[in-house]
Amino acid sequence: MPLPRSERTATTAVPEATVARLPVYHRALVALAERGATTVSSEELAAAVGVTSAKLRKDLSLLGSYGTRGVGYEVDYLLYQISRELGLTQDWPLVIVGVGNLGRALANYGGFSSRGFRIVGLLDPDPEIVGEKIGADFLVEVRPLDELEDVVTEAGVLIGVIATPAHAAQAVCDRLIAAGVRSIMNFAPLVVAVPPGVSVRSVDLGLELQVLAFHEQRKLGREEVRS
Amino acid sequence: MPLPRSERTATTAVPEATVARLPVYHRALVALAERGATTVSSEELAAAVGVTSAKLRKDLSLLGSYGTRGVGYEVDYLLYQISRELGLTQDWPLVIVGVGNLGRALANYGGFSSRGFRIVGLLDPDPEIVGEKIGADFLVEVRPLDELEDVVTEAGVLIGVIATPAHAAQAVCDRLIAAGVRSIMNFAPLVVAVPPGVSVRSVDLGLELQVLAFHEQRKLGREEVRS
DNA sequence: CTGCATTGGAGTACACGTGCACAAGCGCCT
DNA sequence: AGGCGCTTGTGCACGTGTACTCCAATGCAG
Ligand SMILES: NC(=O)c1ccc[n+]([C@@H]2O[C@H](COP(=O)([O-])OP(=O)(O)OC[C@H]3O[C@@H](n4cnc5c(N)ncnc54)[C@H](O)[C@@H]3O)[C@@H](O)[C@H]2O)c1
Ligand SMILES: NC(=O)c1ccc[n+]([C@@H]2O[C@H](COP(=O)([O-])OP(=O)(O)OC[C@H]3O[C@@H](n4cnc5c(N)ncnc54)[C@H](O)[C@@H]3O)[C@@H](O)[C@H]2O)c1
Repeated sequence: MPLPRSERTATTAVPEATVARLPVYHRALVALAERGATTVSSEELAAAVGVTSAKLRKDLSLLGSYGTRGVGYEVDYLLYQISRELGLTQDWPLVIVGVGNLGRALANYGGFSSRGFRIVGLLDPDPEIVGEKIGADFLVEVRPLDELEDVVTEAGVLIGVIATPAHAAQAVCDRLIAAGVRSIMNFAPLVVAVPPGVSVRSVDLGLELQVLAFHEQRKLGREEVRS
Repeated sequence: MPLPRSERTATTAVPEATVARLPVYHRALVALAERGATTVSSEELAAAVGVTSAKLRKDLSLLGSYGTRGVGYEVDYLLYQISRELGLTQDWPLVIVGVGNLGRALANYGGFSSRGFRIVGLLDPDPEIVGEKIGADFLVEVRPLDELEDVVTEAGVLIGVIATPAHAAQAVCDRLIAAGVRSIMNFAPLVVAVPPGVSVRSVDLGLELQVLAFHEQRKLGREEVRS
């Protein structure tokens, strides 16, 4: 006899596209809850996040049947289920390697702790920076790069953030993984190679701008033709 | 008689998925050029960026026939063609609204100018910040938020970056568009609504972490089952 | 100049993700 | 108690994007 769906995390594979949208639903639901809403229809929620209601319902149905036909979804309950599915009900310790412009901005950002992420380590090789205390909720001291392995092992860190210059990124990545990290968030503008089983998400702000520039150029081209 | 393909930007629609990969190819080619390579085969380049060679070739063939059979692609030439397609051969002025942790990091980042992006405006309502001079290549003075429309119009800005708190993002977005901006890069954790014809790319760092946490939780779940 | 090995480009089959439309189910009102 | 309207959940068809296969074009060696 299978467990009721509400009592387990979905074992069926959730499409990557859906996974990417779940945090967006989460955000919108938090906003709704703060506004005091108790229930929400798929139509409303879909409009808030900019997707079609059919897609939203299909996404949610992959996690389980958490809605009530004729009524909609109970905000608190759905919020909890998505949080659980995303692993937001537990605490994720993370380290940031490279405390320059970007690493500093991340460390100062207060929005991570509310979603269950806790910065337990800041690493940088620059002696000028080491020893500095940075943080939004609570201060974390910047430690020398040599202590990377210690920090990761001690706190059981599974998620690492790379905010170093590009030339150092692969080496840092290798060390993180060797120390036990299994998910990498990479800001350096290059493709880091990782062994199977390790997840990587690269965020390249320059790349995003280039995509925008491409579309902008297309718009300009179209206008030229039309005139 | 149609123009030879090499003399025009591709008029056939380029798939969004391909557009997203072009900057990655661009990056890899720059690295290859710096290393002194003159030609590169589809196999090599594909390995460098982590895609299959077939996909790479199909992507490139959408832009034109820039390769030589039996040899590969000439690095400089291909680089130029991709740059042209992406609109990197021209200069894109951009404004950043909100000079906090993140806006400051972006303004201090030197990697944009080399790809044709030039920061011409930094806007912030905080009088403490206004007047400050920030920049990597050349300094830009932070101006009061009221002058947003002036800056955009004067410099003919088409791309705007939103790095304000979430509650201010939509208002800022509306003002940018009203002033003439047609592409938005948004860092605030919400979905901004824009009229048709305006492109938006949202980068939510918290969202990326949540996706990683999801996969991490999945891995943990699998291990539990196995033990 | 010829033959051969190499490599891009086009064509084809497949998988994934999306949108549509409808049946199933719940609550409310009579 | 029963029917009615509302919203969910889902099967199905479509389109887009991806992986694979084949072939001809091309450079190079002899
Ligand atoms: N700042 C931005 O807005 C921005 C935008 C796009 C991409 N990036 C990328 O993010 C990364 C960081 O950018 P940044 O502006 O913070 O750079 P930064 O130069 O300000 O900071 C880099 C930090 O890494 C440290 N570092 C140097 N060598 C290291 C090594 N071998 N191991 C570990 N740490 C080392 C430095 O001491 C420094 O503190 C870069 O790869 C950059 O390309 C940044
Ligand atoms: N810093 C990060 O690492 C990080 C990570 C993820 C998301 N974000 C998001 O990026 C945005 C900026 O983050 P931050 O850390 O730089 O915040 P911040 O508070 O440091 O900076 C925000 C800046 O916006 C300015 N501002 C306030 N109200 C404004 C208004 N009405 N119009 C224009 N400007 C206004 C403030 O004066 C301040 O300088 C936020 O939405 C945040 O959620 C930041």
